[in-house]
Amino acid sequence: MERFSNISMAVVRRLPKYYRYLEELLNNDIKRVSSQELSKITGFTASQIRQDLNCFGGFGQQGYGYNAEELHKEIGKILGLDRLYKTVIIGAGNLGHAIANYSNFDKSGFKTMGIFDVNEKVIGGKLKDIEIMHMDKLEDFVKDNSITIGIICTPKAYSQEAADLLIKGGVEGIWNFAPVDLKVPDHVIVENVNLSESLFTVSYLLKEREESNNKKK
Amino acid sequence: MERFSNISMAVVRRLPKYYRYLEELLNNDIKRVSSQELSKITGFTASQIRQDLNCFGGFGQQGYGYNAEELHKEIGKILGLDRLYKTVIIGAGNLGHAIANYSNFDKSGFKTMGIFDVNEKVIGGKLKDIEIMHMDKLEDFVKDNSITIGIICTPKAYSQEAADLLIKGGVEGIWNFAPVDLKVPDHVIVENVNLSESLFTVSYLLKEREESNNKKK
DNA sequence: TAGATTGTTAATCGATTAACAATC
DNA sequence: TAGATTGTTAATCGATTAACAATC
Repeated sequence: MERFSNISMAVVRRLPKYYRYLEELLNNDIKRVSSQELSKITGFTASQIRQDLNCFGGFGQQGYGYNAEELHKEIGKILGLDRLYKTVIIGAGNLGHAIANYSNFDKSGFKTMGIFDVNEKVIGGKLKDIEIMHMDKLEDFVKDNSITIGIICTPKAYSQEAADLLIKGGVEGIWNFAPVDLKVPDHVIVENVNLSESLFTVSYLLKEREESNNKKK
Repeated sequence: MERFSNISMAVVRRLPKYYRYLEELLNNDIKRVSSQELSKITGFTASQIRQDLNCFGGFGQQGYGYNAEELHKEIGKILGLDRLYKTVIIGAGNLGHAIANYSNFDKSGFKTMGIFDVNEKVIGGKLKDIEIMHMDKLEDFVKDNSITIGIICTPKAYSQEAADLLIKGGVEGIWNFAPVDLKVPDHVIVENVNLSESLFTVSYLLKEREESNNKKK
């Protein structure tokens, strides 16, 4: 995946966190926040927070701090959350269901337009008013409905095929839950969520902790 | 979360990837692999791969490379995959179902012993031979069955409560899918999977790409 | 004006890459 | 032995932290 700016991914991955913390502040009717206060909440250093934000512009005011509402809105814009993204889900299993039912994505502008599977038993059914179609129809559906993001929730074996169809249909981004490194052209954005890798980190840390405890004895 | 060794998290998060790539090599009957070949497959530099592996010991042989099977096994041990982990899932919604049904975790030594919810409609039912119980019983169940990992698949609002019960019951690690920073004692390991943060990265990158394209015109 | 806090430059720290001697 | 490739040290690069002048 090619990158198009010199903002580091480390910064990019902190942006959704800032966004979430600011939302929380707004929910608690807090209007104003300094980098120092944000530091306490987020665990990042105040210095880092100011550096991060200044990658995108000077959103604060000396002597005052940041206006929580304004900063929240600005970060939303930076994250591209001021737009609508049409998505399709491939794989109508439990994970596909979970994603389709997660209403927070809708709220943030991600709209599921279709769900695809190869299992004849589920095809023709509906999931939250969204039709489940055969994977044969994926490419045309993506084309006809200007889908921008494909969400791959298939088993490993179908994931590359799904990606190929999505790309032929013209999606710009893929959110991939299959434990596979998809082969995609340079201009297509892929974000992987690899649950095994995440779980294995837990077992690693448990083992590390245990070993360290043993040494102390 | 306290750390117990000086291995950096950057290294730790690459280990599951090495493990997965080696598995693939083994499936293709490849017995031997050099850091250079691994570099081609993984996208990491050969130098980085050798550095990473040497954090844990010298698994290779000069002039030969690494024995794929042995290295796979060793990394498995490092990740703590040579053990059995008893887990519980809290939240029997779609995501809980997806996790419970994901057979790969079983294969890696993670065994779901119980599922918990507050919805009377699902309590008493079974999911893949695993009983769905009321969250009231969570703490005792964790204690009585020596559960080591709790998997939180509840809505945001229940996640801290679930974490508290798990910790009172004595779990050592929490795999958290709720978009919340759980408050836990220092010795408890928490691994967050925040789907919104992941999805927002996609929209960020789409927007970044578009802006860069606009500039070129 | 005085106090507070940003925006930004400089210093530090840590992670990645390069290089090469050791050795199979 | 000659060739290949590791293990490991040194050099580089990038990200984080510290410091402080600018300014509200």
